[in-house]
Amino acid sequence: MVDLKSGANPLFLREEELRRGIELMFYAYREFTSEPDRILAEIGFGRAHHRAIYFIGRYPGITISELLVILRITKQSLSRVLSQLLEQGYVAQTRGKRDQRQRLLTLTETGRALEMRLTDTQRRRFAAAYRSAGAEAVAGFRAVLAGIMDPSDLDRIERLHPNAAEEEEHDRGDPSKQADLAAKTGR
Amino acid sequence: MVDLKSGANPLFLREEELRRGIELMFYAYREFTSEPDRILAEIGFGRAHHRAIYFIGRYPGITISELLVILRITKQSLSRVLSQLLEQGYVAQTRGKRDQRQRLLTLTETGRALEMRLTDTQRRRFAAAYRSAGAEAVAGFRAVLAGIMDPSDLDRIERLHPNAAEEEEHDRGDPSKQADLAAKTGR
DNA sequence: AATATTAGTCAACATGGCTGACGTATCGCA
DNA sequence: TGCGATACGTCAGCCATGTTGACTAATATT
Repeated sequence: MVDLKSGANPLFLREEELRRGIELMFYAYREFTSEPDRILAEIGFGRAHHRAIYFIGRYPGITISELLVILRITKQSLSRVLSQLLEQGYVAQTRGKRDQRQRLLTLTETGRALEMRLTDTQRRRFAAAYRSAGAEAVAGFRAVLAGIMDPSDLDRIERLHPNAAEEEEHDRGDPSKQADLAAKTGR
Repeated sequence: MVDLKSGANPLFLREEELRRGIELMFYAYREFTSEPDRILAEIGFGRAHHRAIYFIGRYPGITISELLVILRITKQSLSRVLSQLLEQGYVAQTRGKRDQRQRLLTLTETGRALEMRLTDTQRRRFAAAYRSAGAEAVAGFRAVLAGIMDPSDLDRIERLHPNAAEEEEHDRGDPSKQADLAAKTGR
């Protein structure tokens, strides 16, 4: 019953530590989505719209099928939100040059503005958390989450954003992103 | 255009870094819930059932209103899943001694077994991620997520599990948890 | 005795997942 | 050249889980 700092009942500690991690994920994720959700609700959109806008903004010229791989939802589910985003002028479609069956998606100016407004709240939240936790903590945060993710997702985003942490080319205006995506996904 | 390791276009780096964080949350959270979701689907339950079971298991003797504060859903939503869990024998209810209006919730043996089965998949995932990332990374992970959470949630879980990382009393069989919760929440 | 708190219930609605089925244009290859 | 595979669209319906609003009942508190 007497216990010491080091290793007293490691199983209990371990259990408690793991449950803490699980709960942190739950609480943090909810908070992470709360502000965008509020903004989206104002304009009659939902979280699904944010996801689509986010990744189209991230990968301009992305195709429908690439977006489906990222989101892991059915094309019917995606179609529902995407057609609203198209109708209401947040997203534009052009046919693929190389492959005319493809629909290349990009944000319009309006879409980009909304994306900024939504993602800004999340960026701010992360920036504050990073600032108060410190650079080393950020590395740890990334390492743990990377360990939790699906390896195939991790693979993909690393192909798409190679060594972003030590990126060599900056301030390019990015007309190249579209070609990049096609090349890097190899499809 | 020439660039250096240190501080070349810090705004670009910062933007990229923050977006990486956002994406990690998205991908990791999805993976984190995927295995429990699969198990739940087998028995006709959903993620909402897992949440209820999880927190009832975590805080045996919790009341409905305390659970509502944790989950932040309406009582109607909770009632739907809770009544299924009661009917199917995963959760038991007893009236509060001090306040007869309260319903104190606990897991039955069946409920505890399901909770274990579900949470085990998440524990395993975290354990693997922790192991490969290292102890320091875990501290960083926690610091960042704590910075993202709602401060009031953070407050509450710290009142409920004071200094769990350096817990002094171990291996108590926990008949005391119920009283603890009531006392610590002060309600 | 009046008021506040805790919980339960009924009804209706929205979002965003899902399956299944079917249609069309285009590409690539045998 | 023509045919199968691929990329995308669409219609219809189901389910889980969130929401609001209205109302009841039991119990506690002041």
